[in-house]
Amino acid sequence: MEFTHIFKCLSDVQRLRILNLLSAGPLCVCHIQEILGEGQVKVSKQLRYMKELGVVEATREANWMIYSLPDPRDPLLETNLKYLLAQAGVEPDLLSDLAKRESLLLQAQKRDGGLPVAITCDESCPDEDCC
Amino acid sequence: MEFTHIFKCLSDVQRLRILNLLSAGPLCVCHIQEILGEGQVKVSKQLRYMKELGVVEATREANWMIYSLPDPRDPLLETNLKYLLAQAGVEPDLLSDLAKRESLLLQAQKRDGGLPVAITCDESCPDEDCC
DNA sequence: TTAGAATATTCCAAATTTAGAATATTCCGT
DNA sequence: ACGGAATATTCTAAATTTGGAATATTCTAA
Repeated sequence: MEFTHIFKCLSDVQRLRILNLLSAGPLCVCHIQEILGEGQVKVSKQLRYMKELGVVEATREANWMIYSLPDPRDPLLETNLKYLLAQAGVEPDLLSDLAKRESLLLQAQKRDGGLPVAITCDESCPDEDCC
Repeated sequence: MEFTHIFKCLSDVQRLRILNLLSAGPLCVCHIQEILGEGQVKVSKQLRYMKELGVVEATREANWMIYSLPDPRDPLLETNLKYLLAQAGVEPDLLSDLAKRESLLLQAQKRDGGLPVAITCDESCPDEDCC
């Protein structure tokens, strides 16, 4: 993955927020939409942009497209995401986005366990008791 | 300075090479031109772009425009520049650019001491015996 | 005040990015 | 096969970025 591609993705607040979410674990498009409060096309296109640059990847799970960060994580991307998240106030949405993500996943699992496993918590989730 | 501005500057190899040079000390446009091997307009425009984003600044010194990184350095920018420079092969030009910079400055000072002080070595230069 | 050096700007065209509306695709359940 | 849910794509238009050629500006030295 080209380092310029990583910087291009990070240079837009919407994309940064998406990457911040994905760094906590895979997510489907509709959840990203709901957390960001943006429309379907807009989110889908940002994901496509980042996918073409190789910064995110996607797999299909029934009706859902599950987006995630490639494994292993690129250290350049990971370092920047951690830095920005740690800086309170740099991008205020990053923290609340993660909170919304957890409540969404919890709520989805309580409502019906039938959601694709990939979007529930997995080993990449830093929060042990998230799910 | 917006963090998105920093990422926009870093997302282009030409701009990254310029920032890498400036992180070693201030430089005038003609030296940047010569090191990068690019034309005047192109370099001037990239500098203007970065100046408008607040990532670099400029002062006039006689006929020369001296570009530099604002002091204090933004940690986000500095960290990324150091990381990329340390990764051999990520952007092969970064190291040789710095070498060219030093030989240019040495050569300029030997030829005539009349060059603007700002583009000779100053306290921001990491190399003690550069000038 | 004039010539020349260093740099910036303007004019113009191509390429990229961004986004909404409408439409299409893919997959599931029935 | 059909309808609906989740997502992608196409069409279209605006905004941004990029770069070259020509020109303008700013300063110095004589």
